[in-house]
Amino acid sequence: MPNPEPFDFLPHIAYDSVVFGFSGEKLKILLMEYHKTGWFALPGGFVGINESLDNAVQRGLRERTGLDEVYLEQFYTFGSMERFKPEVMMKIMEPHGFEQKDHWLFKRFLSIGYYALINYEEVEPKPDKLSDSIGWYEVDKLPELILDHNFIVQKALNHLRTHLDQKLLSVNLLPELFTMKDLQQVYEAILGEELNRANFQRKILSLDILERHEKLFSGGSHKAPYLYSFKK
Amino acid sequence: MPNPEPFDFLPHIAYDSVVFGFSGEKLKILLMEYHKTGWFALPGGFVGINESLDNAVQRGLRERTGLDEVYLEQFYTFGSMERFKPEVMMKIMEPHGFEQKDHWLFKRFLSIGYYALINYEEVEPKPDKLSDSIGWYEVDKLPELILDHNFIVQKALNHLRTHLDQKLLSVNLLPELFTMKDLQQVYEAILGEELNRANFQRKILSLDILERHEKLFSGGSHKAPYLYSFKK
DNA sequence: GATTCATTGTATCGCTATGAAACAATAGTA
DNA sequence: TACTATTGTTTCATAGCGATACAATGAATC
Repeated sequence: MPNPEPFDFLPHIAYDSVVFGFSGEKLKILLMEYHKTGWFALPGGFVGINESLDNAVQRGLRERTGLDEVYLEQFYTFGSMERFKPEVMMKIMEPHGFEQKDHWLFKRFLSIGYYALINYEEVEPKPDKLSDSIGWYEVDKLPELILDHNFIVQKALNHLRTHLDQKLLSVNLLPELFTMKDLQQVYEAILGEELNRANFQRKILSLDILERHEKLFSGGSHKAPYLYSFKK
Repeated sequence: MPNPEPFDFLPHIAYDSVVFGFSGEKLKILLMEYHKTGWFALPGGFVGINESLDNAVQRGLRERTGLDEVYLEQFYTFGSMERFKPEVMMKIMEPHGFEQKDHWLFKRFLSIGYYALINYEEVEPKPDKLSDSIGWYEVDKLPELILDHNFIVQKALNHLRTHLDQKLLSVNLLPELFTMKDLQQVYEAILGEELNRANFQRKILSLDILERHEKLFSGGSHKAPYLYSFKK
């Protein structure tokens, strides 16, 4: 494979995206694996020379998940020298025929970190040209990632946790209709702690952001919960 | 003046710093003025090719204020296409003999925003090579700035306000010893609103972060306030 | 030295928010 | 019909916070 149009992208600039998904119980993120090396990495990409930064991240996400207009938030830009490890990139690119040691991909990069919140069930992730597989991994059981990607995930989680109340982002992690228990589980998965059921319900309802719909009869031998949706 | 070693810096990458200072009453920021154009801009700079991002900003700040180890926080990276206005940069550089239209300075840039909190009295700002003067301007009476710099300031202020309680940054805006009233004025200037004196004192003291020292006899005909410092 | 004044330190009152627990309702099962 | 698991709501005690009042105190004034 020849060089992928090197001068179509801004040199030295990359983004890494931490894609959070919720599986009903656990909070997970998308990771790509390079089989030849056994290495894991965050899905990332580059910024077109005439493309806005936000747009580049949206595009990369659309290509990998098929999802459009997902909730995206920039949280930090990583620019230390420790993250410059050309041998790692060279090892990854080796099977794809990148031999030149001075290739633009092996230069130093700043990386802008974004995170996304998406509905686990609506997504069929697809590996990109360089990675051999892509999949969901629980945030508290992540494998070792290349470069500073473990650190990036931690920073994303931190940002998400400290801004959770302000944004009520959970919108994107759940289907259109959900129960109060579903919503509480999202909060618990993100915050990493258990919440009191009664107080959670009181708090959320007092915010006046939910619409209550018909009940959900699950077949279980107990009171049926209401279904909710977010007000628009 | 010839090109300032173009390849010593990462292309397409800049930083802009919002330097907050407190004058005893008002919150101010540092602005640079290009006399030939009458334009104002945030002090910014570029990242050395072998230099960490944080280091580049520290360096720029040291060169302009003489201060070292100030509180610095990264708050956002600006990457829209609207901020790409080569004619503005060309106009600024014109008096310094940059004629080539394809010069690296006139390309598109991403800019990483940082803010700093410094003690107004310990600083003697100095203009850099390109700007003709540098000075303090009240945040609520800023002139029009080039590009998206007014927006950058707003975003910095927002970040500072929403994280003020977590960080207790005020440490850097005040001298070693200060009164409770001094501290309250810093908070009021940053938040842009008046605070209740009694409640502010109760809240701050309950945080257990201050050390109380001897009283300050100012000569005024009233009860003398205690002096405080931040615990270390 | 008593009086006055401006400012500071602290206490009080009422309301709201919140954590913990109890109580009530209900869909299915035995 | 009784029982069970889960959900919706209420209650109670406490913490936090805004608003206000009160007490203490340097210095100036008479």
